[in-house]
Amino acid sequence: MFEFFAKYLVEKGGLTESELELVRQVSVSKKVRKNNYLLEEGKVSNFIGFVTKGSFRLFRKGEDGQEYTMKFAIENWWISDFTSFMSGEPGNCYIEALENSELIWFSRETWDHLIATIPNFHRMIDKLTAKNFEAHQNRIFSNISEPAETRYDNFVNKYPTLYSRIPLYMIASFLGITRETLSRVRKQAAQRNATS
Amino acid sequence: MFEFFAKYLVEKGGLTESELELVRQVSVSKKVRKNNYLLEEGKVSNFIGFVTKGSFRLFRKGEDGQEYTMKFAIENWWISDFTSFMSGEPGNCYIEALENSELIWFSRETWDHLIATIPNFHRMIDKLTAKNFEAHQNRIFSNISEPAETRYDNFVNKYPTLYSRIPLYMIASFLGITRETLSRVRKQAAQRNATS
DNA sequence: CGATTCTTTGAAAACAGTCAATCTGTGTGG
DNA sequence: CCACACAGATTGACTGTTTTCAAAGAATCG
Repeated sequence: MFEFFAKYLVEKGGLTESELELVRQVSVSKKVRKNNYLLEEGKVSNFIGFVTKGSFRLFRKGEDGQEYTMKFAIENWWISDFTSFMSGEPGNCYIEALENSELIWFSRETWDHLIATIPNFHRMIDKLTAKNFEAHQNRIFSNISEPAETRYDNFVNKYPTLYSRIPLYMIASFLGITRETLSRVRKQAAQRNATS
Repeated sequence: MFEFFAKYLVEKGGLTESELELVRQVSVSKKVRKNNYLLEEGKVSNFIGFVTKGSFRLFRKGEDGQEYTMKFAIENWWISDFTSFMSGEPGNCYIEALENSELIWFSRETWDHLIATIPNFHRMIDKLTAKNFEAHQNRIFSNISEPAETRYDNFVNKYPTLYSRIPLYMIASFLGITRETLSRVRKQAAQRNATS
């Protein structure tokens, strides 16, 4: 499992062998079975995870009691309630395993230590943070400027792997529409593709 | 103008007198007249500004040619196309002064220098970044989980000062609805308040 | 196979968007 | 100081989209 992560660290962060060794020493492997929770509402997110197998979703419950998916994570993605992680305060997010999954788990202390001692790691995370910021901006822009159908098309194009592994109703809530609407949007899109 | 900013730096960042002096030395005051642009699409956002007077909006143009407000900024707020600032790539945002405004202007080089040399400044920005992340999450959640009316109510409650200084049609695009819909939503809200 | 979960469909109601017209307030020039 | 122009806000009628609720079909898992 660590080798998978090591490859990522070399490619994305340019970590050296000795730096990898430092990371390895503090890496903790963790398995989470399908439908189990890595985090629940009201708890402090005291960790950051790197997904090596399977998939997760991060969601919040709305006023209406519905679950609204904020984020998905599959292999090579990081997962945490970053808001709670950064503030140290209890969060309002759930993190649920959508498949039998595995991740590499870092406690807050370990994480801070890695950031502080491995400049390449620090740089890599800063780059990811910037990408993340950009993704948030784009998602907000998408939400306020694009109709449901366009949002769906973009989602499929952007995350083709995700799309085939995740229940549609979760994608619907991610996009801000109901499962029924997504179903109809998909039907229309299929018809358009068939006739063109 | 700088004194206004200095107060902020002391309150939010706990900067010392000597640290303030370092900031003062590299601070550049800038005036922007109403309806003028601080940044336009396709340009690199090579600065970060701290608003000391007036107001700005950051917006993008949609596929449909409409302007979609991503963010507002008034006194004590930071303004920049952070995505472009962090990547150094040309961005797709406009920053427009909504009133005759003034800001303290930092070039990328100056900014990096401040971050590198003033730990209190660095910490303050890290805290702001975390707050910002949280705000993004909340806005996304709001967009996908709340009806237009609730989004409007929350906006008014959250930014009472903003609300009274900014044209409604910009608030509408910020919320992801048309100006007409916002007008009707407001009418309904007013009627509810009148009868209760 | 049966049970559960997920997806689709239909019909009605609620909601939001478009277009065009009107209203309101503000500021400018005569 | 008035009249006018202009930007912003509202309204009405209409259209289109999305939600809701209920039911029926797939698909999946034990």
